[in-house]
Amino acid sequence: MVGTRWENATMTSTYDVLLGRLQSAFDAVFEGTDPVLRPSDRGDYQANGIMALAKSQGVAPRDMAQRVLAHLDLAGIAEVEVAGPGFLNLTLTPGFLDDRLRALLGDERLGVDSMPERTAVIDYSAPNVAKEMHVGHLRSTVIGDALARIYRFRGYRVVARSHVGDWGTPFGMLIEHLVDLGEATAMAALSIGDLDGFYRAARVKFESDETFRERSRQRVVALQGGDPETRRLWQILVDESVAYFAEVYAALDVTLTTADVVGESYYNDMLDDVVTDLAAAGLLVESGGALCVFPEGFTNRDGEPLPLIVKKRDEGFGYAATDLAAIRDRVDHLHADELLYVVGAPQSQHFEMVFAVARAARWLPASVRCEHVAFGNVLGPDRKMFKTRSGETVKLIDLLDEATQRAAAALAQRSHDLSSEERHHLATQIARAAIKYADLSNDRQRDYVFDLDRMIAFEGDTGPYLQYAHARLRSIFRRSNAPWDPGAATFVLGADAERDLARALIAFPEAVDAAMATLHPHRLSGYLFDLAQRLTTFYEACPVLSAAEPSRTERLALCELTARTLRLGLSLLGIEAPEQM
RNA sequence: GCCCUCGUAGCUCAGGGGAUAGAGCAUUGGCCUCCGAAGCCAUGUGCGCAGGUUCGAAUCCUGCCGGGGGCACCA
Repeated sequence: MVGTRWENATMTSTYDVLLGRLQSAFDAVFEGTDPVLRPSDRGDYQANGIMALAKSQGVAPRDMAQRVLAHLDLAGIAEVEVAGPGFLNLTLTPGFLDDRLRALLGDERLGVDSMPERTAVIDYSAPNVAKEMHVGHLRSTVIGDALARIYRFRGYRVVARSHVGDWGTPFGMLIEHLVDLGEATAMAALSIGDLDGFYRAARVKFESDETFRERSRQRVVALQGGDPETRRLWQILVDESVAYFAEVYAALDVTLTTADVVGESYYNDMLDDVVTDLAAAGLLVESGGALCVFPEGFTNRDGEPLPLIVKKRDEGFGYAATDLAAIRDRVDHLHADELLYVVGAPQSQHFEMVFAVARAARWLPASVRCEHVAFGNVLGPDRKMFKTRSGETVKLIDLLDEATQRAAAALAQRSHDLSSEERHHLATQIARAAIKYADLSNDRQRDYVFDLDRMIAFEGDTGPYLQYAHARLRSIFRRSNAPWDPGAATFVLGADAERDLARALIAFPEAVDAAMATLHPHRLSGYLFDLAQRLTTFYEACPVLSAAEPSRTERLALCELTARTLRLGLSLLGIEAPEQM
C-alpha cells in the first residue's frame, strides 16, 4: 500500500481519490465525461454520471454502467454497486477506512493539504475612524477573518486589509471638534471608546453653528492641502481610533493587527496616477463636469450608460478612484494572486464596475482572481436592520459584553470549581463562539436574524454546542489513567456509530475545500456540527474507557481524531475550543 | 422602469441537477447507580405560483406574485 496516492505526505482527499479513479474509467468510455461524484447516504458516495452518458450515447444505463465498471479500479478503496436507474453506489472498504484514519492520527493537518504558495489580499472589517464599531461591521470582520485563517492554513500568504474610512469631508468637522475640546480631552474620550459621542457632538455643531461649519470647510481644504498642523490633528483621530479598533479585534479574537489597518488615505498619492493612466488608456470621459469611466453593460434608471466616477466635479476623488488605486497597489506591490473584498451585498454593483474598469485598464490581469465576497444584513427580531430598542446601532463591544455576562451566568449555575477569573475567561470564549458561529453558520449571502438568546442558549446548532462536544472529549482523556498507544489503533468500526463518525472524520479536507472554493465558511461550520452530532451519537452508544481492548484503543483514537478535528475546524473559523467548560 | 438578491416545516436555517427534501428551536413522550443530560432517542408538518429544459428540478431558464437592496459626484 505504500506509495498509493492517499498515503502521501500531502494527502489527497477521499473525494479526490475516488474522483480520480472514476474519471479514468469514464474517460475510457467517453473522454471528458463528468462522473458526477457526490457524498451519499447510500453507501458513502455515489456517482451519477452514468445516466447522462447512457442517454447521450443511446445506450441503456445499466449496460453503460457495466462498460464503465469494466475500466473502474477501486480495489482496496471502495465496493461498487449499481443501483436504481444507474447510480454507482460506492462504499469505502474497511481497509481503506483503517488506512485513512491511521494516517490522520499521524497528520497534524488532518488530511488538509497545503497549496502552492500564493498571495491573497483579503479586504475586510473596514470601520470608520471616529465612529463606533457596530453590528454593521460584524459580518465583514467575522467572515473575513475566517477566510483569512482558512487561506493561511492552506499555505497562502495572506495580506489582511482593513480599509478604514479615514478621509473625506467629515474630517473637517471632526478635527475642529477636536480643537474645540482640546487634544487631551478629545484623546481621553476617544481612548475609552466613546467614538460615537465624539462624532455626534461634532455633527450637532456642524448642523447648528454656521461659524463651525465654515471652520470645518476650511479645515477640509487644509487637510487635503497637506497642512502639517492639520495632518497632525488628523493623525490623532486616526491613531486613537485604530488603537480602539485593535482592542475590539482583540476582544473578538480577530487576527487583524494595527499593521493591517490601512485606510483610504494611504492611497491618496496614487490617485492622480489613476486618473492620468485611465486617460492615457482612453477610458476616461468627462461627463457633467466629472471624470468618468463607462464600463460596458451598466446602465442607470433611464437606460443610459452608468459612469464610474473617478474624479468629481469639485475636483475631489470619488471612492472608486481609491478602490482602483488599491487594486493596483495590491497587484503590483503586494503581488496578489487573489483579491477578496468582504463587503456588504449592496456594494455589488460598485465592485462589478470597479473590477470591470480595472480589467479594461489592464491593471487586473486575468490570472488574478478578484471577488466581491458579499454578505447580507444582520436583522433584528422584527426582521429590520438590527438596532437597540431605542433605535441606536448596537456597539460590537456591548454585544460581546452582553453575551459574556450571559455565558458567565450560565457557567455559575453549573457548580464548577473555577475561579471567577477563569470563569470570566471561559465566558469570553463561549460568547465569542456564540456570536461568530451564529454568523458563520448562515449562508453569508442572505440576511440573518440576530437572536442572542438563541445563539447563546447552548442548545442545538450553536458555537457553544461544538465547544461542549470538544470539552467532553478532552474530559475523557483527563479521566483516562491507563495509558494508550495511538499507534496501536486498528479501526474495525464494528458499530454503526463508529463507522458514521469515521466517515465524517475522513471528510474533513472536503469540508475545508468546499468552504475555501466557494468562499462560504458555513460549509465548514455545517460540517463541524454534523461531526459533533455523530460524535454525541457515538458517545451515547459506545463506552470508551470501559471498553475492552482492542476496542478501547480504537475508540480513544476516534475520540482523539474527533477532538483534533473539532479544534482545528473551529480554529479555522476563529473559534476557540476550551479544554473544559 | 432596469439590474442584483432572496422566498424550503409553526419559528430560525441547511440542501455542490439525482433516489424517500434535512437540521436546530418549539411541541409531545422516553433516557442520568454508567466516560460531562450544555447531551441522546423517538414524535408531526414544507420547496411562493405557473410554465419550460432534462432520463431526472428545491436546485437551471422564462414569466408572475411577495420581501430586501442598488441605479452620477457620500464612502
